[in-house]
Amino acid sequence: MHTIDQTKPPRRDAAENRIAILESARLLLNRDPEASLEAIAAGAGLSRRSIYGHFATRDELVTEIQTLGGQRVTAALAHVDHVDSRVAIALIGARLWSEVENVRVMAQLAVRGPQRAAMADTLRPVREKLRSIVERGIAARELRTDVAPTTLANLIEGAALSVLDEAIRADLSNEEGHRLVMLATLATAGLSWHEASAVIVHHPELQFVEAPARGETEPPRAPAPLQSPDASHETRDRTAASTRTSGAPS
Amino acid sequence: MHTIDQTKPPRRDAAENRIAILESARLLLNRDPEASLEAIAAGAGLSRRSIYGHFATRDELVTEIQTLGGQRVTAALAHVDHVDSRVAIALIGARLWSEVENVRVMAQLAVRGPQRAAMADTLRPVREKLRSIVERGIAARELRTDVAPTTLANLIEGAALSVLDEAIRADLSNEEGHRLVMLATLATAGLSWHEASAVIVHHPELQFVEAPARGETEPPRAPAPLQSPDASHETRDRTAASTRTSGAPS
DNA sequence: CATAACTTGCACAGTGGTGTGCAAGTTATT
DNA sequence: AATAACTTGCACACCACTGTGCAAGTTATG
Repeated sequence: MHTIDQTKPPRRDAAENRIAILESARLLLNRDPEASLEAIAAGAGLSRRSIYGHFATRDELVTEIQTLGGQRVTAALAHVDHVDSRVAIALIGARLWSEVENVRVMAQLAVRGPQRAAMADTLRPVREKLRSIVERGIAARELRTDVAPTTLANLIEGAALSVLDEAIRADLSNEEGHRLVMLATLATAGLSWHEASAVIVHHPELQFVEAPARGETEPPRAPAPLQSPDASHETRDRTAASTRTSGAPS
Repeated sequence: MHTIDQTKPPRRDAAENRIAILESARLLLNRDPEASLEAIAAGAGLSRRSIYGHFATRDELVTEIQTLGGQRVTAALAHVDHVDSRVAIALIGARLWSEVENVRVMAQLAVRGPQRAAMADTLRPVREKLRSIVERGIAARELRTDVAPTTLANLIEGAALSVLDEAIRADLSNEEGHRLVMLATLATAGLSWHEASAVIVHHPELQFVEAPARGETEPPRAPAPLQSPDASHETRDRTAASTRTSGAPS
């Protein structure tokens, strides 16, 4: 078997195939966290056999998806904060929406599969962040005080995931998803829908910006960065020029 | 094989074992909707082989759980309504809580497994009811008007299921679960936490009543319009190896 | 172009699950 | 006590999936 040698740079097509596998896996595992390698391979346009050229075992593949997804989600939430806990929460919702696919697959793996332990591990920092914001918000009387902080944080997380699911099921527009996630998290946090609306309207950073081209059918290869952990050299540069206008995810 | 004859009344122990299988299955399928028959049988204190004495196939067993659970949930929600849609929604939440185990297993099966179609079917009446209440509430300006009725109904359902999950995870008390489900559904429906609290406080039918040992045996004093396949009525003691027929498995 | 890198198909071993037949046991019921 | 009802263990066929070895192909790349 040729589990690709990491000391030498891999062949270009091989690198692409590896990414295709990861994308296919992410897609399929979203629907069924126990999708077969056969299916994943087919989705990537490869044979099952060649998956073993990139990943020694199914577990290794899933773990890779997990860490990659974790990185993206963590990155998306990295600089999220605000003096007003309500804005911070809405912002978290919005950022989660910008990473729906990754967030959902993480959620799937967090429940089932042999990696739910590792997954909880990956998600801990994010959850910690939310919890601390919630605590702060409760202390500041910005959020409801009738639910224990930890519980409330969990409920907010659950609300966000619910919306993500619903958004996929009903195939909502990008903008509608953005709006709904914020509304649902704020609602769970204790705000009336009028209050939630006011919070959103008055804060520019919560506004929807049409950056990504999501929503339609997927292009054969997403322009999306699935960054491999080794950044030894930049063999590919086509994503170099980026419009980094504020919080717009690419 | 002896798929028990339905024309003749089955032997008492057989009837009990059948129920034990269903209970074990409901329990295990809650954690893992693809739990093996081996595991289910063990949970019921039987051998895998004897399950086939009661159910011709795994599918048949799952279907049975589905219909039984559907009946209970439907029954629990049968007479739920109120002029005030907010009260109605809280009431639905409360009733769902009173059937957590059943509701959750239904939710599990609704997502995965070959019966998700049939499951959607089973759940339709309940969902219909919720949707019509939501529509009414929006029209009456009792609920938020910034989310389409169908979407809102789905989100409320999702919020309720989230709380149910969280309640199980965190092992909340019966009373706390009751309270949280109502709060979460009302929050999603657009109410602030103060408003939600007010609604709950002012309506006696939303108050928590210490239910008779939820979960295992049938509610002794409920009118129970739900027909168990056998209508025998003695409280069966739950401790595992009580009703076993032959020698204990190693 | 030559070659190493990569993919593929096939065969095979192993695992864990379902569903069945059957003979031998155990137990409720009459 | 006799009998029918039920459970069990075992053996078996069957399926879907993972993981591996290998020989033969294809393709990127220097």
